[in-house]
Amino acid sequence: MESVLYREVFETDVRNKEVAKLLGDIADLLEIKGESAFRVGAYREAARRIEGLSFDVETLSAQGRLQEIQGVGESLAARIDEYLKVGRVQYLEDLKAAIPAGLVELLQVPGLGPKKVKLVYEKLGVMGIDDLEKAAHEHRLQALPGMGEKSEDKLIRELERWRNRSRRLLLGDALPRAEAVAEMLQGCPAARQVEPSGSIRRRQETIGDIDILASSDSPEELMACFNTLPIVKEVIAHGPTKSSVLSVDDLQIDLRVVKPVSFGSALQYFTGSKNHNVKLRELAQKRGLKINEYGIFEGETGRRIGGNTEEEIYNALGLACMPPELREDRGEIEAATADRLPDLIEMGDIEGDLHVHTDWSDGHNTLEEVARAAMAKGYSYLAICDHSKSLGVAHGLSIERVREQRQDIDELNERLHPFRILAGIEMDIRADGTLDYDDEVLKEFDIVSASIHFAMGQPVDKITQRVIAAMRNPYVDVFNHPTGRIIGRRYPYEIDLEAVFAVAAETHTALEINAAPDRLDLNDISVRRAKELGVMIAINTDAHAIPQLEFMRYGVATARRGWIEKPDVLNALPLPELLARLKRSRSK
DNA sequence: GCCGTTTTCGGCCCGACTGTTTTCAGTCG
Repeated sequence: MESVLYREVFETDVRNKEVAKLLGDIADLLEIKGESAFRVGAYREAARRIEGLSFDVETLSAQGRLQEIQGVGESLAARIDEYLKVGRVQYLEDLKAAIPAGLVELLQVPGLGPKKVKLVYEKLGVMGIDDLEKAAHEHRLQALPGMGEKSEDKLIRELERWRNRSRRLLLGDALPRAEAVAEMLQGCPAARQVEPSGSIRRRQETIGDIDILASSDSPEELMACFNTLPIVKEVIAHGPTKSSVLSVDDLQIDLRVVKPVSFGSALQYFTGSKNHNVKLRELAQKRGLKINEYGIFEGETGRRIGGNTEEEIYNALGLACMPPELREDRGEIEAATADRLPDLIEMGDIEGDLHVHTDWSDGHNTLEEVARAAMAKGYSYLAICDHSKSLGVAHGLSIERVREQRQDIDELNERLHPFRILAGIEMDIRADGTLDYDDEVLKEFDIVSASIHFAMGQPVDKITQRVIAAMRNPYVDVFNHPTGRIIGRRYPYEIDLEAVFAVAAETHTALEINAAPDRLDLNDISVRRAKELGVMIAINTDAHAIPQLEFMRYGVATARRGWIEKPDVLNALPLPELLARLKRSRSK
């Protein structure tokens, strides 16, 4: 882990993630050591809280306010302070010295928990994956208490799977697959309601496995139908109400079946998140109620008081039912208690897409094709933002080409009226903070958005100042994909988002949620912070081909996870209001 | 290790499935 001594300023997100990882590492080791599950849980809970924080843990530490974070008490605050000051925590170093590093990895193998890891370590001297595999093949595991031949065989299979495990799926890959499986299930005669649940329903940006909930009057029949779907390669586990299979493309799909009367409570339960549900159950407990996947019950009498729908569960606790995207235990239960849940942006609120490419630069379709596709989606406007000249690899437009494209746009607008194509540009912010065209050219556009595509390795101060300079330009309306991350492939560049948000709010520059499934940039946590600071959001697909206009749903999902409401979104404005909002109009 | 309309100690969500057990522990979500 990189030490604080080497870098002076960090982007909030990265810094918080470091601290979260630190606490998570401690939790793993404590778990193997056999510490109280509650102590372990406390570290995990704090780690999760800090990762979900929308402000900088380092600032809190400096102000001595760490204990204001839920789940952080005296001793955790001390550990965090120590890490931020010294760059390491002695407590963790001691744990590491006592416990082989390979054991932590073992925890990730499905079916292996802390107890078994401890067992194989102490009895067989297993220090890591390789040791364990060897012990299993030599049938040395069978002799251990609580282990047998079947456990050993299962473990061998799991180890093999784990070695070839695929990374987490992007929401954009997982959601369509889940919807396809749900549709197939709906074709089983025994199926009643079918709904993807779990992290997919919450629209998390990446997904581990696909969870589907169904209701049926004869669950076993539906289960049998599921297990024999053509996409099923292997049945991992199955009982009368729950089944896990491996699909032909190596995804784990879990199906849970309940009676129709319990569908609502089961859907609530299997949508999670885990922490949201824990909180909800605690709340129920305090009110003498009990929630499980079959309904909500009076604690004393056991009488069932609801559960046919999700609303019944929440309402029984005096809460309004809340959208799945909010259910992360990031304050939504408190908000519901105070009757202050946000009224989240919806797909139907989107009036247009403000970042789309055509074959004038690196897009695949013509101006007219893209415009007609946007019209078919029910949009009332579309901003064409092809690349500016710096981006040679993407056929960035020279000033002459920009003016030619403008003529085409004007002609097309006459034909497509009242639909409106906005002449825009995706303007590269050059390494020195200057822009590709000067203001005399910029003012010819209807809308200008700015992006960073190179010199991403600059130090945090430089890159932040570069972006701030662009946002201060009187014609730059939007800053695109603000962190530059590509999920699973490229880390965000180091940028001080707090500073960017402040200037964005001050200069009325909107920040993008780039809806491409491998970007989702800004992410949910950052976008929520941006909103808190009064920043306007634009949700754009950055489509380079017509089918990619469909990415809008992932951008809207991310916005919803960030508590964004319709008035926060630039492209939820009708055309006249949108035009009035842009800087060129403001300055008049 | 945290926390408090059950408050400074004694709790901390709940059920399904598996494999080992003959009543349950471990793991998972």
